[in-house]
Formats: sequence, structure tokens, C-alpha cells
Amino acid sequence: MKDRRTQIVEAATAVMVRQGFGDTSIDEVIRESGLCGKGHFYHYFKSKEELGYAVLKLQFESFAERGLTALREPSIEPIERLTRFIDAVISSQSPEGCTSGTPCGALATEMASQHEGFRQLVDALFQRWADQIEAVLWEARPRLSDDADTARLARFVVATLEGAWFMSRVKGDAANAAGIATELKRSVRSYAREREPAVEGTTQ
Amino acid sequence: MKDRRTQIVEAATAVMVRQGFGDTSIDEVIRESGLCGKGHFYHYFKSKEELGYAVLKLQFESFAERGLTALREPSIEPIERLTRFIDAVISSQSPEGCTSGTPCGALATEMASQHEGFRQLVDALFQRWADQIEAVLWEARPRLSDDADTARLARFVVATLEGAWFMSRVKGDAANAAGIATELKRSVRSYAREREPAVEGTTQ
DNA sequence: TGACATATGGACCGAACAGTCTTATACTGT
DNA sequence: ACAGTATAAGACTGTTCGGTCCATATGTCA
Repeated sequence: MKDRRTQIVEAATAVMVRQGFGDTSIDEVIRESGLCGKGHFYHYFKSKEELGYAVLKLQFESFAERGLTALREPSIEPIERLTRFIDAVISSQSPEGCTSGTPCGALATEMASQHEGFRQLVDALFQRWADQIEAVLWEARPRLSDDADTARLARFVVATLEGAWFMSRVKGDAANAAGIATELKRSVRSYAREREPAVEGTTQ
Repeated sequence: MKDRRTQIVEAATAVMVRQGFGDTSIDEVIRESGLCGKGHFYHYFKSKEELGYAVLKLQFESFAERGLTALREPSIEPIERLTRFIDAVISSQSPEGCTSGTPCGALATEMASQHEGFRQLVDALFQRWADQIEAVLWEARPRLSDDADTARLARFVVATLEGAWFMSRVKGDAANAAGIATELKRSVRSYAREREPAVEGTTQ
């Protein structure tokens, strides 16, 4: 029933991640999806905008499953969990193609700036990141210094990850992103009360 | 001689910052510039792409003058200078319109992902930021802890500023950006050897 | 078999847009 | 006054693209 629709969304995602939303034509999506004919596409989607929402949601959900659930893993110490999460996000965007990895990226940026509805969806995505990260920080609270504002710190982490993604995209340099991750992890750790050896986890 | 050209670039910048490069038509630029007729525009610019370069350069240079020169101000203590720079960047994008402030922004993102030439220009912009910041950090080196990698830290600052800009754009929330700035400043300060009171400079 | 919904295919339309062409106007120096 | 050139204006073209329309299959339930 929904097979075809999913197939279209996945093909569209691939093309759009490469070329952006605005520069991806319906015809291109149709060609890439293996189907032929405009009517066929418009049988499943009311408009290009609706396709956009579907694409955004797909990226959103697939990332939520892969990355964010790891943040909840109770067997790992919370700060270590966050550290791993940072590494995961950074490394997922290292090879030239942000293959289909990050739910943010140029696509979200572009779409957010085009339709108000897209913007809200992207905002919701960030909020979800931030909320999850804050939950982890909250969990680690006994080991953080008193001036740690978990909500603020969570948003800081998200913003920096975003910035790292953006910068590495423009520079096409993965080492760059890794360096940013290192600094970010250090930032988080700087809130930890002196107590443990605060193991420096190398990215690779 | 160049009056008209500048006038066009400025009008184009205003429109493009609002709508993006792709969604800004030459006709719109012409209307906004006060001139009439396509030929008139193409008298000054070879193509839309050339206009794009001019717009990017304008944003680049105007920001360089306002923000980056302050980074070189020798009368202020280097880390304090960097702190003020961070505040300046963040506050310049606070009111709903990133009026014409940040040379980065959606525009740079979008353009960078469209033409290789644009990408290189945006990259150069980041590099200039990073270089200037690194110079400041290098100056402050005697007061930084030994494990401070100035180049890496500089890129981290730039990336986070980018991320803060992007996030606050999506959220439309200035307080958010301020919080990120606070964290970023703390990060930089955390490299300072314990010595001074490390004054917390409030943004406003 | 026939009626009817769900899928599939593709021709077509109107709008928007980058860029060209042709023409008209102002200002120079001679 | 006249040639030459920078400036100005806008009609026009070729193309791309989102979206509509209509025609055809392919079931599926009677």
C-alpha cells in the first residue's frame, strides 16, 4: 500500500540531499523513483511541498532511531554516552556525501528558510535533539559543577554540531569536524567535577 | 562610475538575504534597485552568478570591517577582545532579520551548495574568521593552558558561531543564541590558566 | 461479465525565469 | 552639429518546472 510512496520519498531524499530542495525537480524524483509520469507521482503526493515534509520526516526519524536512542542507553555512563553521540554525529557526516545521514544539513537549512511549515519541522527536530541531550546531562548532574545550565548546555552542543556540519560541508574537510568535536567534548567535560581521570576518547 | 553597480548589489543583497539566491529573480533585483529593464542590469553584470559573487563579497567585506577589525584592537586584552567579538556576532543576528549583518547565513549556505565558486568564496570567508581568531588566541597564548590548540580552538569558535546563527534563525529566538554565546565564552575561558577573576561579560 | 476503485503513463498548460536583442536617451569630446 | 559611448528601457525567446487532465491498465467485488 505505502510501498510506492516510501520508495518515492527515499529516492527524493537521495536527490534532495545532493541537490537541495529547490533544485530538485519533480521529474527528477520521478525518474529516480523508477516510476514514469507526472500523474503517477501526484497520485501519491498532493504537491512538492508535501513531498518535502515527507523527506524531512524521513531524515528526522531515521536519525532519531540511529543516534538518539543510543543517548538513552542506560548501561553506559551518561557523559560517555554524550561523548559517543557527538562522535557519531560528526563521523556520520565525514565522507564527502552526507550520504543520508544527518537529518539537518543543507537540506533542512534550505527548506527551513523557504516555508514556514518546514521551519517548524526543523525546529522540532532540534528541540528533540536538545531535549534528549538535556536529559542525559540531567542524569549526569551529580557529577557536574553547580553552574551547569543543562538546557543551555544542551542547546550549545546542538548548535556546535550544526556548525561543525555546516563548516565541514563548506570546507570538505573531515579532520576539521573532528577537531571541533574534540573541543566540544572538552567543553562538556569541563563541567565535570574533578574526580575521575576524565578519559580522553580519541575519535578514531 | 560604480554607483549604479553598488546600488544594484546592495538591493540584491537585501532581497537575497530575505529570500535566498535561488528564489530571487533578476526582475526582482531590478525592481528593487530602482532601475528598469533587463538590459540595464546586464549592462552591469554578465550573469546572475556574477551578481552572486558581488553580493557574497559585499557581505564578506562589510562584516570584515565591522567585526574583525575589532579583533585586532591592541588596547584590549586579547581574550576579552575575543569575548566581545563573540557577543558582537551573536547580537548582530538577534532581531528577526539578520538584517544585512552576518556574512554567513542562509545565503552563504545556499550559494555554497550551488556553485563550486561560491563554495570557495564562503570557505575563504570562514578561513579569514578562523585566521583572525587564531591570531588573537596566539597573542593570548602565555595565559592559555599548554594543551590549547589555537587553530583548532579558532575553528571551534567559528563553527559554534555558525551553528548559533543557524539555530537562532530556525528558532527565531534571540535568547537562545545568547545562551550559546555564554557557553562558547566559557569554553574559551576554560583554557585560561587560573589567574584572573575571568570577568563574566554580560551581553547587553 | 460489468462496475468501480486503485494504480500507471504521459501529453499538455501556464507561469516564471535567465538571458538576448533592439531601440532610445544622455553626455562626452571635437 | 556630430560621432562615439555609457546608460537606460523593455519586448522577446527558449527553457524549465509545478501541476492538471485524460487515457489506460490492473485488480476486486458483485
